[in-house]
Order: sequence, then C-alpha cells, then structure tokens
Amino acid sequence: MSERTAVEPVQACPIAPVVDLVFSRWTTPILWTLNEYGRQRFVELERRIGVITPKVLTQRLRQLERDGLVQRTYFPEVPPRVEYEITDLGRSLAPLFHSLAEWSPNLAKVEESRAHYDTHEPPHRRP
Amino acid sequence: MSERTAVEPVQACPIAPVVDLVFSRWTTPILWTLNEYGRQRFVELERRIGVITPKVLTQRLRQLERDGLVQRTYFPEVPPRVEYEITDLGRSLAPLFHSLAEWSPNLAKVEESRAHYDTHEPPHRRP
DNA sequence: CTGTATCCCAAGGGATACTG
DNA sequence: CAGTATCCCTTGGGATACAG
Repeated sequence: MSERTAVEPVQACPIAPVVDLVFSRWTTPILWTLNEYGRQRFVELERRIGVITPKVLTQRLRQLERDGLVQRTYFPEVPPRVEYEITDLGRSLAPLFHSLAEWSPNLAKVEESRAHYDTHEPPHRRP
Repeated sequence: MSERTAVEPVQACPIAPVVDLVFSRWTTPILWTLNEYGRQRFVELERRIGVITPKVLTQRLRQLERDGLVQRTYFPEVPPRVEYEITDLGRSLAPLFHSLAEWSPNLAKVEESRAHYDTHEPPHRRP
C-alpha cells in the first residue's frame, strides 16, 4: 500500500498522566491546603476548602492516600481523631504549584482576550 | 459574641483559576500538540490527538481561542483551510509543562504506593 | 476540509440524612 | 468527630449524521 499517514497519530501528550494525577477535581485545593496549613483534621480541611461535601472529601482523600500524596493517621480516642498530612512525595509537587502561582498574573491577559473576543466580530465562522 | 471560627474558611486555593484554565479536559493535549508540532490544520490536530471527536475539538479550540492561548487563521479557499497556532501567551505555559514533565519520574512512586495500598490491610476504617 | 446539529448516556458531584 | 449511605441530577463527552 501507499504511505497512508503523513501525520502519525499521537496517543496522548507525555504529561497527561501527571495532569490526571494532580489536577483531577478537588485534588489541587486539598493538596494546597495541606501544604499551606500543615497537618490537620478532617473537619479543618472541610472548613478551609469551604464548599466540599464530606462524601467527596473522603473520596478524594482516599485517592490521595492511595497515590501516596497524603498520609492519614488515626487516633483511637473518643471522639475519634484523624489527621491528614501531605507526604514528601506530595511536597515534591510544591515547585509545580509555584510555577502555577507564578503564571497567575497572566490571567489578566486571558481576561482581556475574553473581553475582546466577546465584544468583536468573530473571524470567519459558518452561518 | 465569641470568636467563632479558629479556622477561617478559605474559598479556594490561589492557583485554582490557572488550573481551571490550563488543565480542563483536552486542553493539555491540544496545547502540547500545538506547542510541539507548531501551526497545523484542524484535521492534523484531530489525527495527532487521536481519540477526540470533531465536536469536542471544536469546542475546546474555541475556548482556547477566546482565552487567547490559541490563534485561529481562516483561509478562504476551496476546500477551506484553517490553521491553528499557539500564541505567545500559550507558549508562556511551556515552563509549566516542563515542570510537569520533570515530575513524571515520580509516577513510579505513585504506582508503588498504589500497589502497597491495594495489597495491605488498611489502617482503621469504619466496618 | 472544517466544522454543526442531535441524540444519548454514564459518571461524578451535590444534598441530605444517618451511624460508630 | 469522622465519616457512610442514598438519591438525584446536571454536565460533558461519544456516536452519528450532515452541511458549506
């Protein structure tokens, strides 16, 4: 047969797995809070994040625990106490978060672009 | 009244807006492909990304265009030609992607952690 | 080629209530 | 306090067909 594809399909970009791990829903605020405020209890996390429900917070914490980014410690007291802490592996994401934060000022340009896009005639688009 | 909250609620972590912008579904592979292979046509993007449907690709490209991360250029020919290119603003994300890629080797540790988690008795958990 | 238009569907998240 | 258990419901993505 002839050369079929001048363009070879690329399954996924190489950073996709990391993105899935670190930037799936709720993981960023959780990790950021744990990194910022240190070891804390379930209810503290819940309050700091503000809008998350306990069900979802539990789900995410379990996932992060399984992934080795968060350490869970149980104290058999009454009332029960559980503390969550970011691990060394989790902390190794700090430079990444730092990069994110450093890019933040560019959000202003994004806002500009959106405003321009929304107020001008679009380039050619189908009727 | 008394001091109510020793723990102040935090709406969201400061990097959340950037995360929403850059790491929403499909945006990473699209930006990465544009950054890696340069200016290209719709169908090239479609093939390189591999599994995305035209509907979703269009949606994402429009969003990225509005956000100022991607530039769309229309050529009134027959058949029609449209080329997409990453903008300077989009390219300014490259260091971020680089940080991601640098962290990738740690995925092995994540895998280890998962394997350990799945094969061992969990710490205290409700019956 | 470059998209649009529909229909559909599951998956995940919110709300709420409850337990050890 | 630290979760579980249900129910519900939106949202977004896949499949498909079609148009300029």
